[in-house]
Amino acid sequence: METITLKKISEVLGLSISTISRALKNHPDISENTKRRVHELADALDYEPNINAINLRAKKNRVFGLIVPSISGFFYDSFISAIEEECRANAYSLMILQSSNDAAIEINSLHICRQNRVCGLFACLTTETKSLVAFDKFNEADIPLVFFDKVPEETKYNKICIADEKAAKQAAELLQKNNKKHILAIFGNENLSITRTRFKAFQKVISTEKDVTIYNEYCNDSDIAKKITKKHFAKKETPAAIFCMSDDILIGVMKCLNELKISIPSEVAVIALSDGFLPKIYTPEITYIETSGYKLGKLSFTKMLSCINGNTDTEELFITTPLVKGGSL
Amino acid sequence: METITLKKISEVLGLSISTISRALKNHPDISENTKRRVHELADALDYEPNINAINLRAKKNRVFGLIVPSISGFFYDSFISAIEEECRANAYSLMILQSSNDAAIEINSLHICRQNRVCGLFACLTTETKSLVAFDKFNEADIPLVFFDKVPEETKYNKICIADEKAAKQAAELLQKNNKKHILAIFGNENLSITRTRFKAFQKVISTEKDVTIYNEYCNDSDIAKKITKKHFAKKETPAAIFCMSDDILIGVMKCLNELKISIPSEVAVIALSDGFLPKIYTPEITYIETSGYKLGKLSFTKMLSCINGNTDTEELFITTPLVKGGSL
DNA sequence: AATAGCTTTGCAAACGTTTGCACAAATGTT
DNA sequence: AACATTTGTGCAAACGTTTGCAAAGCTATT
Repeated sequence: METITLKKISEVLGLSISTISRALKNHPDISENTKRRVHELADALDYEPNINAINLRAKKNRVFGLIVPSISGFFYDSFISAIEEECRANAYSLMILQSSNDAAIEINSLHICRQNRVCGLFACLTTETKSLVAFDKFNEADIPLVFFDKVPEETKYNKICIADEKAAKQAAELLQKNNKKHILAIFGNENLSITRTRFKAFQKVISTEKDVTIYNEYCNDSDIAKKITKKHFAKKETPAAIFCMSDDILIGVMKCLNELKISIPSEVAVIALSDGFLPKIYTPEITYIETSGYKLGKLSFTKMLSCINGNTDTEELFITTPLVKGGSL
Repeated sequence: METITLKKISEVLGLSISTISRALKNHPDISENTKRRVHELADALDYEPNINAINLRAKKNRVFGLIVPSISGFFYDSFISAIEEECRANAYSLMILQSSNDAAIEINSLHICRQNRVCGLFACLTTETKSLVAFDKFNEADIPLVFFDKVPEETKYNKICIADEKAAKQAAELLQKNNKKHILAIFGNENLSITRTRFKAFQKVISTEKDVTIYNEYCNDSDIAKKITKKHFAKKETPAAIFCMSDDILIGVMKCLNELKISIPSEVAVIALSDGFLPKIYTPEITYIETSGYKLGKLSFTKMLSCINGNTDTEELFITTPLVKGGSL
């Protein structure tokens, strides 16, 4: 079936294209009678305006780009979900690109975004990203750029983050308050700034007490977290509490504890930083500091809108990280 | 910074727009010298072609629409991930819309897709979808339409599905083989064809045996699944095996079993249909029939490409559903 | 020296909108 | 009856590309 355009409608009705255009937008210049006829025909023919033409003419798009290391997972999918909700509510569209943690793909994604003339870009850096020049082009072109989660260190960018420092501190203080003296703390990839921040904040609190034994470990996935946990429970003196920096780590730790039939919280306490989904499926539910991808998405979008509306000062914003009590501590 | 167009480049070089256009595409008509100059300047100025203009001129887009009930979850996020990978590999873009299981939002999403002149649509129906007329418009406009997961019953559509019948049958047979006589089978939303198919296939196998007691239940979320399980374990005679039609249901069931400290598989066996992530985090790992969102995405994309390439016959395709043995049966 | 055939470039139309401006017809004012 | 105003509509340009066709400047052939 041929596509319906303003021209088609104008030919059928014997009116000019401009009259059709105005009638469809209920322009006051057009008579009620004409408006009615135009609307009726447009409905009957299922007219849908061609966004490409509109964008070209207007020199602006209502599409956001979103670059994320991976769509699946507990965190980014919630983030994307939040962004999509807001896009819909504000009549924007969303173009999603996965970087797969590969700097070359990231560059490619940036090109795609620029060719599509996105009106704004949400980006989460890969662990490999060395140079930000491709991102700087967005600033030069006055396209709002909002980094989230994995963000650059420079202050000249908008950054929406988990309050990593505060979150790690909260967890540490909770362990302190519960008088846990022998602690196994498992962190993620050592190269990530997010890991370093969480690590430092955690240590800072813990180190204030003299009689605490702390074992710090790093790992990249669940399996390694599991092995690390196993190793520590093979020792004579076993941990009284385990701190998990992420969901991935929590999975490995729980797998080990369940296999060894170590009961929580009587034999060992567990606390995690988490999006919130996983802690709730365990029994007892795991106590965690919430690092919500959904909230991060909402905040990122708010910042984006303020950029679109002309707010030019860059800022770093944090989402709150409430403590959610389970039965694991 | 002003945007760079072919016109800008042509003015700087004192050539016509058409020459620039051809030079950038390495058209044989253009001299090597001119090509070199044009490419150099375009690179220096960071020229990015305007996709809107290209699409308008060409009357075609390279964007797919993807309508999904929800982005987050175990299943759809993997599906989306697979589609995005293929889009990138084939130089398409992807526009994602969440229907939130709301028929009105679904209709809205369809409009957005048509306005954006998507070159193809992947769609998963909401549980509320009554009418398919809005979808039919894609067929009328010769826009390839590929339904996945939750699909309509009519044969006139392309449908990419889990082999629901086979998967449910496999699970049932496995229970049979293991001599489970008292079975609790929990299914999802009763309105969905996917539920009905799984239900029927499951019953068909189970009903071949005379001495089997089966309790069929339906539910919409984890919490209800949990309550249902609890109810059945309050009875005098408790189930010997539980069949979970989906991950959501598995979560509720496991929560209940763990709270009641019912041990698996000695007191009760568990088998699920699942994407595969969840079953692996439990101890023992849950035996499941794999229903992979990722695989579904890959197959859906393949079908879409064949549609784009002119294949007009509609078909229903299935992904394989291997059995993955855990320790729960 | 005239013609034919390349090589290289430019012109102009088209894709589907929106919008400033002009204009015609109808109405109102003296 | 002449003029001013209002009301409704159309013309044409512009957004940034692509592409069929024409044409200008060559070289080669006769």
